[in-house]
Amino acid sequence: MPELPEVRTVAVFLNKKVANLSILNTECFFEKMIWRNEVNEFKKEVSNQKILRVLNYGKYLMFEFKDWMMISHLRMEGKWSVSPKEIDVYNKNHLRLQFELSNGEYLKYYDSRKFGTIEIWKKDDYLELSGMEKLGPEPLNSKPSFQYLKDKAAKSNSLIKAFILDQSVLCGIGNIYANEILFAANIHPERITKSLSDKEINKILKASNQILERAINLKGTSIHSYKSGDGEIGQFQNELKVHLRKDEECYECGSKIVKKQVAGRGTYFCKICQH
DNA sequence: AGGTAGACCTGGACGC
DNA sequence: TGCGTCCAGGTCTACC
Repeated sequence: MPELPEVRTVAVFLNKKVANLSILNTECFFEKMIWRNEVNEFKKEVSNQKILRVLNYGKYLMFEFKDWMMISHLRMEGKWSVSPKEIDVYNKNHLRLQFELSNGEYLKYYDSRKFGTIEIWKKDDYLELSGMEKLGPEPLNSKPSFQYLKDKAAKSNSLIKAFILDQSVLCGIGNIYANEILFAANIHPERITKSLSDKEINKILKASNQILERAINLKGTSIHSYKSGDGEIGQFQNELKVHLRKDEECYECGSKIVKKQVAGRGTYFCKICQH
């Protein structure tokens, strides 16, 4: 499902619900999702651990314990909720993992497609072992500098669509926001990255920042199945300018929005406004 | 180095 | 209603 704004929304929600609660018991109904860990070992490691806080970096959701970091990646369809044992916010058939908490409630993970993963590492070396140390900066609060992005772009022969989806360049941007950012920056998704001017790099940086901030404020984009932790739906889908708008009129110039596979992903853009 | 296709999975939408 | 096909907010690996 989710990109940075959706994962952030879930992290904020979960932090409110489960920070300072302990995990009493763990049940796993789909063992393959425990990535690079043996299930019993995983259960042992989280057992009786207190969740200090829940946060996110890019699309990674992190549960912080005293000595351990538990990292959940939702991929396409993963969802977390907190509810009494007998109540399911999502389809019960898709329940893959649940933790009994010290307040009697249950922290539950659902995933219809079984793509999502969860792993746990010692805090000392979780960045390295989880692969998170390869992630680029989050494009929020202007964190990545113009010079940083310009230097990366100058070396890249890939298509700009692939470049901004590359989590080692900027982290947290997925397909929806990549489409929206390129439209906002008036850049054709098939441009070769190193051909971009300084002005265009700057527009991408600004658009990334603005669009992600706005989407976070609206609690993400709800299309297909995404809902935040309490089943609430986000509102950014009402502000999409190109994504899912094939053959509809461009809000800027009135020509038809085009859909095409670029970098292996469904890519929506305006041939007139983006060049 | 970059591109693409296929793998991982299931379910919803759509056409016949 | 039912079956087939295509598509999906992601990432990884294998191969040109």
